[in-house]
Amino acid sequence: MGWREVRAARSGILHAMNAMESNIRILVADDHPLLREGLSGMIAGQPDMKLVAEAENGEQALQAFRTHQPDITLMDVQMPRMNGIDAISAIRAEFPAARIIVLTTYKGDVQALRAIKAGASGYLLKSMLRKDLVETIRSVHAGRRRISADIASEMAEHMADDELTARERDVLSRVAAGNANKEVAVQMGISEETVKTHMKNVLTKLSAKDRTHAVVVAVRRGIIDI
Amino acid sequence: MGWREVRAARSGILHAMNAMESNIRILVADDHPLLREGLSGMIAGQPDMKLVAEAENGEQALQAFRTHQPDITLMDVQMPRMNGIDAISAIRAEFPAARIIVLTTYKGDVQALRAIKAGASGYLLKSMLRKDLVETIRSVHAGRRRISADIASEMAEHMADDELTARERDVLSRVAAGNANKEVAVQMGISEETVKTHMKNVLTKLSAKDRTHAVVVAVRRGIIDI
DNA sequence: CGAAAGCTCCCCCGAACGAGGGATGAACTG
DNA sequence: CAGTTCATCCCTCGTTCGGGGGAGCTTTCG
Repeated sequence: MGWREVRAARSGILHAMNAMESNIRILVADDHPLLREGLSGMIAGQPDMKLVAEAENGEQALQAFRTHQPDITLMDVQMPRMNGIDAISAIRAEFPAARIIVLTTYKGDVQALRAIKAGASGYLLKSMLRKDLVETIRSVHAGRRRISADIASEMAEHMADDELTARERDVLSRVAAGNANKEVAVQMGISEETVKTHMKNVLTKLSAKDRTHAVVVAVRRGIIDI
Repeated sequence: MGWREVRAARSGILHAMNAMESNIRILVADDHPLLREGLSGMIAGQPDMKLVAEAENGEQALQAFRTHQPDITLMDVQMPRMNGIDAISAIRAEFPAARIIVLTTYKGDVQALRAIKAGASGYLLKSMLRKDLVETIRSVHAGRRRISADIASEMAEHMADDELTARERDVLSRVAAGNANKEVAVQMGISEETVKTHMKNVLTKLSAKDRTHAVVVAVRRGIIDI
């Protein structure tokens, strides 16, 4: 079914720790079972942390948050049925105090910016070591924000850049699908001239040499999916 | 599957295994510590399997294979310092009987084909469930080949398609980087006409509508990296 | 209110692209 | 040996891109 109660029972240590008052209650939302397993194992190894629920998409994450109201939520950005960013926004809308750490494979800076804007308190790469992870969880739980160093520098690099507008992203996505400007125009019900204007803005904003390059840059930065 | 069932199955197999003493010795090669953690936990939960070594890149995987000669190797395709495909080739060159299962995030069919050609016995998506994974490990250990269903259908879809030649991939990569035909020509020391010929072939082979689309299709299929 | 940002549309024009053709030599393969 | 694939180069020609302008309109926000 949806999110499932975690088999915390397998760890004897956890039972002992249940008596302790300061458990960090954690929700993990990721569509990869293996990665959830890894996080689960990592959390099980920390006596002050407890995994209270898992979710495999954004909707489940929201539901699970309502049910369990965890102290910390580890959230993947790329998930089916409501992505991580939207899930963060939805959760923060209902629970403004929610502390959410974004977990991702790529260091697409736009994703990072969006996640932070949506209210994430931390942004980590999946390639991080266990030590960094538990440190970040404790840090965020203590009320601090934690952004990993390479993410921060990536973000700084593009801070000044304009983000693409919704319309520009729409155009670029259709271009990525192999549509000519004229075809995009018909699909969107606007004139070809307008499409060209949008593409001109996209090329400028992304510092791309041509439309192909623009698509590549946008995909790298997590602006569009292909 | 509920935890209680796992528990029951575990003790049952455990007894049997104690008598037979035939552990499946496993090597895990993946650059993500968290994923290794997940796999490690999964393997630890199977009484007939034992993790004998871990590697975080292709070179380490080869070294570890030489040292431990595992029954099964779980190998990620995308790793720094020698990728999974090359590692498979290298290992199979020394140990033709090696049974290797490829583990990947994407279902780029070309990656799958290359992995199979390099000598992999299985090709799995990281998004698979634990059950499928252990089943596949046992299956491959028993000498069968296992390719997950959606991978197989993806492969079948493009079986008839021509693969791109090395030259065509080179051209396409440079085009993806935002180079015009003329620039690619200079970089490769050939004429622009030749570049256009290569691109024409690429567009035909990938059934792409234009160069931008070709790059997107090639990335999706794992033909080029961006 | 007035400024700013976003979406829309229009012009010109040179460069780049892509669909047609065709051709040659090298290298591998049955 | 003939056949095939690959890489290279050449031609034409219509279409598409993309850079350079300008401009009207609505919405948002201080």
